[in-house]
Formats: sequence, C-alpha cells, structure tokens
Amino acid sequence: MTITTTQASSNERLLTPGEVAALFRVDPKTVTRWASAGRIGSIRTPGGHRRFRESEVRSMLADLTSEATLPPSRP
Amino acid sequence: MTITTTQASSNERLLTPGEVAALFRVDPKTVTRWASAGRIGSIRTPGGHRRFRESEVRSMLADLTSEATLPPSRP
DNA sequence: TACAATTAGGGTAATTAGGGCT
DNA sequence: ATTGTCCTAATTACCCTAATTG
Repeated sequence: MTITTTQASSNERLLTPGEVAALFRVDPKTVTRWASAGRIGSIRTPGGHRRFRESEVRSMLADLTSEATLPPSRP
Repeated sequence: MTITTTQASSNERLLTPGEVAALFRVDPKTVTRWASAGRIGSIRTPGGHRRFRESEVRSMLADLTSEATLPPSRP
C-alpha cells in the first residue's frame, strides 16, 4: 500500500518549526539548522519565519522507521 | 471539515537514547547496539541521531517486569 | 495599538554516533 | 556474546536578545 498524497503545494498543510520539532523530539532550533543545511525543505514567511511541508515531514518520519533491515527467516 | 488523523506512527511520542538508557539502567551505547541489531525499533533524525517509540519501550519494560515478578510459569 | 507566544540570530555546553578495546 | 568504557567528530540542547506572528 502506497498512499501517494500528491497534493498541490497550494493546498499543502504547513507546519511551524515547533510542530516539526515536537514530531522529531528535537529542539526547534535543530529544525532551523536542518533547513539551513538543506536537509529539509522550507518556506519563509514575509517576516523570515520558516514553515515546513507536512507531507515531507511525515514521509521523513515514516521512511526512517526501520534501522536494521531484518533478513527473512532462515528456512 | 473533519480531518480524521490517519497518522499511523507519526504522532507517537519519542524518547532519546539517554532516556531509554535511564529506563533500562544501561549505557546509552547499549541502546544504540539494540537499535543496530534490530532488537528495538528506531527513528533517525536528519542528523543521524536516534529516537525511540515510547510505547515500544514501555512494552519491553513490562516484559522485563513480568519476568522478574512472576515465578517460572510453565508447568 | 498592545499583548503573549514563537522564532531567528549567535554562542556555549551537553548528547550522540562510530570504531576500537578490555 | 553482551555490556561498559575511552576516544574524536558531528549533532543537538540550552543560554541570550530582538523581531515576527496571530
């Protein structure tokens, strides 16, 4: 099952640095550093504050779930 | 408009390696080894640091507790 | 306009990753 | 075989003030 939420960027829900930080269990400053380093896409408000695409954040969380790929059981 | 949050694992509370280590009374490095060996699920921050699901950790702790509390239960 | 909360910056501690070793 | 400790490099957390947000 592949939920391909291909939403236009206009309808995309945006998250604040604090919300993203809560999801990753990190400090909001850390999310800012990710954006500065280009590790996560960001949109700037006219005042300079960052906003993040919810779909991108969720996919990052889901993708990094499994650490060690469990090999299939030996028959 | 009612958005039924279909978030499988994203809104799960996460714990840091140090927090998990404190709960198990082990060194944080040991928790890292568990993750590398696939004995415990882990999520990676974009920077490479690991986060662990609180529910999974609690479940593992419950198993330890029952093992330490209950006498050998198999006839 | 004023207000409380959040964020952007910059600097300095504290954790963590990774490997190797006992 | 699993855990603990030592090391370095990298990432993250907490301190501050000023600006933006809603």
